[in-house]
Amino acid sequence: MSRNDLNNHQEANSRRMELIRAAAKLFRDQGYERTTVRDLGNAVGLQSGSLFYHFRTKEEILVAVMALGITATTEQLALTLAAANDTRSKLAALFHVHLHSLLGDNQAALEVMLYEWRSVSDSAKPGLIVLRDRYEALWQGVLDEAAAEGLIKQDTHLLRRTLLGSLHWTVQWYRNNGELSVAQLAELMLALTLQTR
Amino acid sequence: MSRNDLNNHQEANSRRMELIRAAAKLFRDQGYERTTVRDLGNAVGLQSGSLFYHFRTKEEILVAVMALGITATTEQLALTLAAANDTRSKLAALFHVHLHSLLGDNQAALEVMLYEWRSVSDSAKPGLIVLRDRYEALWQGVLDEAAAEGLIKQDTHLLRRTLLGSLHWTVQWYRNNGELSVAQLAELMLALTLQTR
DNA sequence: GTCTATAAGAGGATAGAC
DNA sequence: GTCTATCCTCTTATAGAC
Repeated sequence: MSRNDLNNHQEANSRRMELIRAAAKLFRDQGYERTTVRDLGNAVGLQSGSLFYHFRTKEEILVAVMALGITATTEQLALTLAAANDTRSKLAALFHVHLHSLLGDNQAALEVMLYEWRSVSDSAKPGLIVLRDRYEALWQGVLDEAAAEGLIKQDTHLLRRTLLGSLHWTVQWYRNNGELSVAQLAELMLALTLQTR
Repeated sequence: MSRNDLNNHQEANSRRMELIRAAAKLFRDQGYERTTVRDLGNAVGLQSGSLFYHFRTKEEILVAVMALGITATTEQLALTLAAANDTRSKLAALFHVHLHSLLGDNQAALEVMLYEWRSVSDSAKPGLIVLRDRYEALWQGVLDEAAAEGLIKQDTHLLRRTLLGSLHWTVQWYRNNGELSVAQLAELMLALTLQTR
């Protein structure tokens, strides 16, 4: 039986997951359109035709990469928030989890979600939007809580959008060369937000 | 003679410029890789082969679009800054010019510069980076001036990057549907930055 | 300057053997 | 599950006529 069906459980299904992870890196580095199914096959030691046993189309791989990127980040954020004792810690969690997911050495998938959106077919968008909204709802909840406590004083909707924009953009300039760790960057960006609010 | 040479003057060279503007819209809407030379020809009423009288390669069109996007914005910012009387006005100019260029109905080119970077060949990157640095230097100058006057209190380098990230990201969510004008958005985002700094 | 025609290749995807 | 072989389409770019 083909493994093309949606699978919501942890799919450690090694072959399929291995492919998704390899695709995430290739899509991030070269872009989705410039990555061929032959590239994808090479990356996991398969002939290009064999990919289509695991995925019906190339686009299905893209969608799987994006879904992994956003759900893994959401799960990590939910866990970290659950462990936070106060609102200040929750705010910090927003920055730390997002930047670690985006800039950490094991992801790439979230970056694909951010920068390859145009290559997603209209039929696949709704499912991904649900996942994205779930993530942003976690953000919104913490920001609203912080506003209620007076930690921040702005329109939390606009603030959420500007903050996420700032964080997303880090992939364009941040280089992990030892000068500034991801954790340090998260603290700096948090301070920029909290300062005086 | 072919018009393939670099041209730094105002090139109202109608045909070539018409093509660049049409390409900007197509690249923004569909992405560079998904836009074919036939699409480009259609958009200006030419057969695909005829494009190659004006540009040597498809990529040359992409580079021209990007160069237009960043230089037009830089020129506009320089003009607006020159007309500003105080630092507060210059800060406002940063936000207004950037958002009008990015979200205004006549550009698209700047957005291509931000989101199609991966499709630029290594040989074409340096020239574009020079243009981008020129733009960011204008930003840096104003932010440093504002810091010197105490209007802002943060590390201006990090601030520049977070602000530009926030502004770039607006293309992902802003819709000009009458609720919020571009000018109003610029003021809101400026207020978010100045608040208490 | 633009057209028609086409070269030359790369792309995603399928079929059937193993 | 993966391979080999291949189909068929679409792509950028060129050549030469007008």
